Amino acid sequence: MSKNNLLDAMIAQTKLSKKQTDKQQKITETAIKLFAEKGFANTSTSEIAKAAGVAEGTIFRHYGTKDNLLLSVLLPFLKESLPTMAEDVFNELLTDQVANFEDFLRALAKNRIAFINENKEIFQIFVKEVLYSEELKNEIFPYISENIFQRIAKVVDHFKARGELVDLPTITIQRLLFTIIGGFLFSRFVLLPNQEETIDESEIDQIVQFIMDGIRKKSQSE
Amino acid sequence: MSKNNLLDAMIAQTKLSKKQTDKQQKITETAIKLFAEKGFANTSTSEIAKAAGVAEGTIFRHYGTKDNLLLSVLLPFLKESLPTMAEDVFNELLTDQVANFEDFLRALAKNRIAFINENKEIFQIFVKEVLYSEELKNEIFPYISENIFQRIAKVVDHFKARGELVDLPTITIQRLLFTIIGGFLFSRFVLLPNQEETIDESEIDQIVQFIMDGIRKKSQSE
Amino acid sequence: MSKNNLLDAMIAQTKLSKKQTDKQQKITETAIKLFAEKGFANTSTSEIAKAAGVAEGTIFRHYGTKDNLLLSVLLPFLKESLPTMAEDVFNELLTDQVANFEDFLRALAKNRIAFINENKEIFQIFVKEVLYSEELKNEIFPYISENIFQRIAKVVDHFKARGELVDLPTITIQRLLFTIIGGFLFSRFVLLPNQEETIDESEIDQIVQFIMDGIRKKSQSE
Amino acid sequence: MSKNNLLDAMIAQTKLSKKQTDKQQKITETAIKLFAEKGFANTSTSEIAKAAGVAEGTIFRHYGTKDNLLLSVLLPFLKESLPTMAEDVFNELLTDQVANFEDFLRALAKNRIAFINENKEIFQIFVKEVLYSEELKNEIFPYISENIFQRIAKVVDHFKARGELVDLPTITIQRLLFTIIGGFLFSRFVLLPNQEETIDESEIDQIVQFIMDGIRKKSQSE
DNA sequence: CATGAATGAGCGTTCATTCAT
DNA sequence: AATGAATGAACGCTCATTCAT
Repeated sequence: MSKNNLLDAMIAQTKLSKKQTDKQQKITETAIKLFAEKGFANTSTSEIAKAAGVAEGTIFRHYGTKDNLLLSVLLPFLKESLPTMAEDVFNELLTDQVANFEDFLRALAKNRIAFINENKEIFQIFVKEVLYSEELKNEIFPYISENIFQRIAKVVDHFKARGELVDLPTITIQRLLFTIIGGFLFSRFVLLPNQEETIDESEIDQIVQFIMDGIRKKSQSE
Repeated sequence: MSKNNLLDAMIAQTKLSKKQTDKQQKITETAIKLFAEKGFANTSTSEIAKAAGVAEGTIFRHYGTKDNLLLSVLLPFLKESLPTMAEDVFNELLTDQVANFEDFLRALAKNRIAFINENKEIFQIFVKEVLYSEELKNEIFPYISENIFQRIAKVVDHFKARGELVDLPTITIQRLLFTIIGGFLFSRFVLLPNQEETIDESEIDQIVQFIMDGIRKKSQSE
Repeated sequence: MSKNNLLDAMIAQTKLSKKQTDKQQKITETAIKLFAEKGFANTSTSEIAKAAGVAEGTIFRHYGTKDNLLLSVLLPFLKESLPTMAEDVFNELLTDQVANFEDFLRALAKNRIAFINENKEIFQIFVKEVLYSEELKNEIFPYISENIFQRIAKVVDHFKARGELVDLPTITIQRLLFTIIGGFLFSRFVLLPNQEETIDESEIDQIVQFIMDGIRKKSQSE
Repeated sequence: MSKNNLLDAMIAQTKLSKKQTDKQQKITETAIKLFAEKGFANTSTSEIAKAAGVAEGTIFRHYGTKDNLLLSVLLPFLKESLPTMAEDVFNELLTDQVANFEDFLRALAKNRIAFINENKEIFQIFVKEVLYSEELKNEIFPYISENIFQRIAKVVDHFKARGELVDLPTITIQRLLFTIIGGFLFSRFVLLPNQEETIDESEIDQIVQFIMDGIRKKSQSE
């Protein structure tokens, strides 16, 4: 609502610039590459302009400010990450076919890792900038909380009710999931992004397996 | 304060070797606070000077460059405190009393979390800067590898030999430990550091418990 | 203005090649004036900006560094104007009409003094800066040697062969010429440049006369 | 006289600091070396202090300002150059033994070149600084004029009266002498000071010979 | 006398942003 | 829509100078 609402602003922003010109396209691409490589603060607009083959003024004609350029880069990524994930992904994954939590978790992990793998650079930019921007943090996390956590909570509750999951509080299970998957993504894509190697399917299986060991309902046989 | 407090240690040490002046101390303290809060690049030397109540020139008289001020803050943390601590910690933890891997892991986690808790700000600076500086990264990782990973590898091997741990490759186990503990530290101290709340002992127990579920040797009874 | 005026030439040339803006011209003109007056090191960029009526940033947009501004002032003088001029001058002077060395010397002296007279300020800058910059020195002297000394050597040899000049080594004669003419230029344009008075023709005649007394072949009558 | 009088100030200054301490000695020596090497403006007081092995404060305790340090370096040189030259040197050279102007000129040249040779560095400093300081220029040149030029004028007049010198105006002869000898000193000691080689006696003879060719009374026999 | 920590004005330089064309 | 010259505030840094010890 208020102008302080970052996400609203972001959405309004992209709505304004519906039809991207060639130059805009070039600017966005170049900005993503350079922001990921050297960080937002260490990339000057003149550098972007030069690398994109446009005049510096052109950047400001389209994006107004450098901060706004950053948002224009992050926004589609976030839109795809958050609401889409919340709706499409869950709908897709939560059909009757998904027999158990492990299958769900594996499908979710694969889906999201594939997405981030395709948007490596923007993910890097996003994580790095979140560390420095209280504004981003304060706007994004409630949003995540609403859209993602609550849906996951439902799923967890569902499988807890089916007796598949250990009887820890749902919030605890969520935190564990978040820490482990988040830690994995952070170390692979942000902290040590040099390695060209793609994420191995077996690696994901391993992590899911590991997580399940921790949260699967222990058999009563003992 | 406890021996874990790095700043105390640094101050004590530099007092001995180079007689730090009052102003120097004020500068270091202020720099740590501001770097942690807003990041190195987003903190200007004039801001530090103003906040520390000194003239800007005084910073440069003592540290030469802003980069050097950062190093003066980080290097003691990395080059002096960590290795001796690593040794102390492992010596302390690896006595005969440590009956099993779970005890070791819990002791290690508590020890390190306590350490970082007392050096929150430097830890934040360190993580944030590593993301932007290949140089720092390249200086740090071999170092960590030598001092930490190899020691942990030994411990893991030891308990694997005793049949306590699952038969995964040691490197895999290490990665899981690193991801989970690192992810926890990152999310608690860097990503979402607002919360004043101290880390709960029970939370650590929970994580250790969780890890152990994943890497404990499964009983053959099945 | 005459073709001898270097600034006119520079301005004309840069206009052709890189379309100098009004502000750029103002900066160059002001820089030349101030560098000549107070020396390069004692002239601040903010002073130049203020005197030129531009923002300080404008200087750096066009010249990148203060050193570069100096070079932008000196290099055309050295790399473009001097050599072509050297060629023109020698071609012009060394026609058959030049009956003897004295005529040649007088013509050369007048030509060069006129040239420097129209480029007083750049000459001052050049001499002052050469005293402090080994780099400038090392770039300049080989250059002068090739373009000036070797040509003069030829002329001296030519007239020595015709029996007009004393039988001193050519290098000795050159040194005398250089010392006397150089000393004259230095004292008139650099050491004591206050005097607005233009160089008197009769003064040049006098010096040439004096030099010729020293290097003319003495009559064998004694 | 007035406080504006540089030479008075200089003299007053040295009178104050009669007995030099060891540290003062070291400071002066170091300053001479560094000023000559890198120029006055490019040498910082902290650099001098470090190289001299004293605290920076010590320089200011003794010399008050950096400018004053420069004067303390130049003053003894100038005192020796000007009044002494005017008195002692002329007295010594102008005895009856000096049969002709050529002998006088040769003796004067040798004497002064030897002096400058022994004070190469201070001479370099002096010439370079005169180029930038109107104050130095305005104070020194009248002084030179009074003490040196007038005495030389007398000598020239003396030998003109004896019919040894050409009938040019005395001022013209002086200028020629000044230009040639000055040009020689400048090029040897300031412009191209690299060469370690000492000034050759025969070289002086050559120059004196050359000058005499230009100003000797032409014999009427031809 | 000597020290060296502290100062603060001034430097060269960068850069996001504006605006006339 | 696109340009790029121009801006000026802010930056990291230097240095002659002061002063308490």
